[in-house]
Amino acid sequence: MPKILYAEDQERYRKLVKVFLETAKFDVITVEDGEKALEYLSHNNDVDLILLDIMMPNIDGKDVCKYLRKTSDIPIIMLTALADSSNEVDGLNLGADDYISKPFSRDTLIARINCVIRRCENKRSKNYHVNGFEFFKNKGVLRIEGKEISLTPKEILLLEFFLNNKDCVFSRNQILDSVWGFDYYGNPRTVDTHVKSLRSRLGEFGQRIKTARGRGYYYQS
Amino acid sequence: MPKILYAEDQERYRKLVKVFLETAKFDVITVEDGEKALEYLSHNNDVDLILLDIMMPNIDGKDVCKYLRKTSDIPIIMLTALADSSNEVDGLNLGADDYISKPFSRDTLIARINCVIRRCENKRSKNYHVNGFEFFKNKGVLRIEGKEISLTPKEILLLEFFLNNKDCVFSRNQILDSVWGFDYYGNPRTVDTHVKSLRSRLGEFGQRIKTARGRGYYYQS
DNA sequence: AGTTATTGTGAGAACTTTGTGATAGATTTC
DNA sequence: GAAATCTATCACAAAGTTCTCACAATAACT
Repeated sequence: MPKILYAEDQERYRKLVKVFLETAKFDVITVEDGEKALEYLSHNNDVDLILLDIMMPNIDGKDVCKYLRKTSDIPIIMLTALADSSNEVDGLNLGADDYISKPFSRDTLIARINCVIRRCENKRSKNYHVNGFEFFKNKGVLRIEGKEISLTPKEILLLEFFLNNKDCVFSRNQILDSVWGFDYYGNPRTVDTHVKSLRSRLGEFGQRIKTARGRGYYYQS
Repeated sequence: MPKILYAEDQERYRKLVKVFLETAKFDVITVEDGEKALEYLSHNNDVDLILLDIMMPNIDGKDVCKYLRKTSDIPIIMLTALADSSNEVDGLNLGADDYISKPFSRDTLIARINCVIRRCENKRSKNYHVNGFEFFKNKGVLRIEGKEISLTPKEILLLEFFLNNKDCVFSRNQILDSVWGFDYYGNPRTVDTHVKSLRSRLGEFGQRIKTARGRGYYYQS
């Protein structure tokens, strides 16, 4: 029975949603703010999904999400009142897996929870065994000839991008869009720097990241 | 000017988005449901991207997407209201290239459209299997007898030009117009130099690029 | 064969693009 | 809140590309 942690300050919602979810065969723990949610999680490692209201006293949903994402890729769904739906993009950029606006129906809620759980099963612990080395995406660690090398966050994203798009040339701007986000407007040459550091982390495999002069970079499989 | 087909039943959105996109130098055709979208596409082959609202009368966005994907890889972006219980993953599993939830900002929309268009250009770029060799256009690489030879940007363009126009003689100026661009005013003999280097890259296949004395060059298939 | 027009070719200057180390500012960690 | 780490940008070095020119080679024509 999947276990869901639900953080919500309004008692009415807490009770209602708990019933909704229990009828759908979920195990539900409710807490009334973000602080309590984090406290619960620090002692318990068996939660399958977190439902986070955005507006809460003490620590709000956004901060909980941001904080959790530093160390975990546990599925998170954010809940918000329609009035602050302008925050949607923010919420997703925080790393939430889905976003539901209040009020929602029982069926919507359950369908989306199931969907996120299914999706995250695949996403979690996605590791790469490439020709000569291993890349543990979640840990952000490379294993090359038995040695473990840890990568910085940007290096992780960039390597993942290359490995998901092998043999395909991408311009610096395309890479910025995909890795940094489409709303990032920085110097395209920043990509060069990160390619450089990634190459050096990869050691002899650094050569796999090819330069397509005048057009961009690609990973050669 | 890229052409976008926008299917949306709500008139308010139709008008607003049309204006958004036109200010960003897109050519926009709006239709009010999925059926009309398919009808339009059956007569027109010049659409660069399709924006599909999910909820529409007659044929909805999901079905349009599913139907189009059987025969085409034209870029598709799905739009949905947050309240829709239908969700992101379903949309993407249908084969859509991106997914934007309403309400969205003008900048978000345009950034993501540009991103999808660029990404798809890359995906759709073709490779060439010519009689004796292979040309991977996106990587700018030739494979001849198992050896990979990389080309310079101009060589890539020139070879692509020849392969797209086999057995057809072009003067130096026509080649300059097509490969270098209409606004390039340089010495036509520059073409000779590039033909020379392309021939040498092609090795034994260099002979396929023929000189039509007094008239120009052509690729013999 | 001699003359002329056209193309092939090698060298190199001018230019463009990429690699790299330093550095300052952000961010995270302790 | 200090220290460590990470990120973005810059400036300059290094590498690669493009274009032009001069001359050699070739073809066409008389």
